[in-house]
Amino acid sequence: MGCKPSDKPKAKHRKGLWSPEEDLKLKNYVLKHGHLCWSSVPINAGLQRNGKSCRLRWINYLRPGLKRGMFTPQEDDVILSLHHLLGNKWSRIAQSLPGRIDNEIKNYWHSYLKKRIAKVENLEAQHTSSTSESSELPQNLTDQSASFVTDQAVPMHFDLPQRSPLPKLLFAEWLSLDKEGGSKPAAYSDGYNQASASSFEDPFMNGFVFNEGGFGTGLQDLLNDAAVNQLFKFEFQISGNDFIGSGWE
DNA sequence: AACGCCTTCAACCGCATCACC
DNA sequence: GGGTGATGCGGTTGAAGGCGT
Repeated sequence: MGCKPSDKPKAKHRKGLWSPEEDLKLKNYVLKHGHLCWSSVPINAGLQRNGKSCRLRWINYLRPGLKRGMFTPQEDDVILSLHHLLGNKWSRIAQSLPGRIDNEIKNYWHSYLKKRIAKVENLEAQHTSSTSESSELPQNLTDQSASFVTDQAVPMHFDLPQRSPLPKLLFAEWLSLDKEGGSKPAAYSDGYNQASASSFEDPFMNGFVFNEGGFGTGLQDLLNDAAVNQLFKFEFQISGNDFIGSGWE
């Protein structure tokens, strides 16, 4: 797009892991010339890769502003909440996590979060089966529509005692905050003081851009997304008891 | 030390969408 | 409107390292 089709030399493209030399070439080239046309980047940068591979390497690894390392508990909660809302829309989720990329989130989900949720659900299943005779599940959680919630691997209650059901609370509060431009939610008042705070919390809370797509902008997009609004309203309805936040409707 | 299994994560692949001709 | 190429996204694969035996 915005790039003239190149007369393809059909060169043999290298595959596999990138060497430091390749990284350096790509980084230097993109920083100097930009990447208006990825298919021409490897040619001009002297790389034996295809444009697609270069693009991926740049976006996932070389791009400035990427946040490497462990995910914070707050980021966990964002991922869980947004995955609940959006499903496997990793790029959409990544838009709300400054410095994180879709591939990283996807990997993190498959290697950690998914298992954590499965564990919680397993525990809950055990608990409910042990108390099934006196089940107090509301009717609206036993019908088909309610399966929407549980089938999406939703953490109704997290296994971390110090973290209660944060995601839903957080998201509800985000929404009301975003609408009112209000103050910091209580959920964040318990000393979120990590190094990432300035890049993670503030942009979101104030709704401005961080690098190439901030916490705030990502969320604003979500709020503007009619389908997501429908989803969220629906979810709010059927599991409203879990929300502390109010004023959404 | 050697082997096998498991987990993690970078990278690839296929498909959908978009833009241009 | 159809063909073609570029880009973006999500699913999947495979190399590498960790860990237990």
